[in-house]
Amino acid sequence: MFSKTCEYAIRAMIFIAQKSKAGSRVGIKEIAKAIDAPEYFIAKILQDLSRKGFVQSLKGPTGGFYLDEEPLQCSLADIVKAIDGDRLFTGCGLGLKNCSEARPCPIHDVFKAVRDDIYNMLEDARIGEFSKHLEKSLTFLKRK
Amino acid sequence: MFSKTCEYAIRAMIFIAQKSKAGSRVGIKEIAKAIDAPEYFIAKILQDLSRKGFVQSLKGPTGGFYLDEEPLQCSLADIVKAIDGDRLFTGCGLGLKNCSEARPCPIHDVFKAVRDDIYNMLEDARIGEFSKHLEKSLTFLKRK
DNA sequence: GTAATAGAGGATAAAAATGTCCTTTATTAA
DNA sequence: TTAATAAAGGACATTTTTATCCTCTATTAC
Repeated sequence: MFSKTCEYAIRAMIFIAQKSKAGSRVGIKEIAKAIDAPEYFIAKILQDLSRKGFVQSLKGPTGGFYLDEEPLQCSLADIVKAIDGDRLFTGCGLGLKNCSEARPCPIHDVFKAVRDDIYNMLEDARIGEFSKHLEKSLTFLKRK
Repeated sequence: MFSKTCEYAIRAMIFIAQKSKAGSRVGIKEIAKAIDAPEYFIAKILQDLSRKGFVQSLKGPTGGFYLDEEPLQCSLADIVKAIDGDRLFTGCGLGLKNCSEARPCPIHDVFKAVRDDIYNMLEDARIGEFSKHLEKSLTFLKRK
């Protein structure tokens, strides 16, 4: 559904959000461990998210990544769009560039319905809202 | 959503289905043109689908690919499973191997709902059912 | 049987995604 | 001001996906 890059991005964002609510910044090593992702790879992804304004960062000792109010309100859909583009939300299920209402592919209508479902679910899910469950260990971010 | 391989596979199957209903076999070149896919690549994919019993083939002059009754009834879900595996239908949205009801990822519940939607839609869509619209040019299989 | 045709299958190539390393720059504590 | 720390960024390596080529085998028409 999502690229691996995007999966890591979402997991990292949720983790950083939790730490940010607790008022602290997190370093890449801690993030990599917490979400069980390759350290250098997650570093690249966060660099990208940082440039795009989804996450804040500070260099040097006591530095690290954090989110302030605005990014906490961003939705999973925003992150997916930033990383994977909007192909998932607007693209044709069969990969046809010219698929449209006027010139639909065979699965166009039925596919559009689930595509919209996916979009709505991801749009409704805000990064900031996952912290409570994580905190109580009702949900998890690790691979294994 | 699907791999490119899988998109080509579905498009090819729908095209072959249409031709089969009309009683004829189709060669790889014709298929490649009709669905605007790389000829040698689609050949590989059909080889695979053929081994797995999703499509029939015959070598030599007047040979080609065709579907008989049973494959015409197969669903898009069957094809997706055969090509991409069932990750899309059963995997975690955040790529976590150990995500489960007992140990859910943050987006587990909401993701499961759309995953099920996708599965139901693909399970309901039978390869044989797309021919009429294709025939009447109400739907299309070409990229451009 | 022979020649032509068309899929099967092995091998290889190119491109994209994923993952790693190393140097530079900004920040902090002492 | 200096040393230590941590992200930024460029370069490179590996793996997976996508795409191509070539030879072999089965089938048909003659």
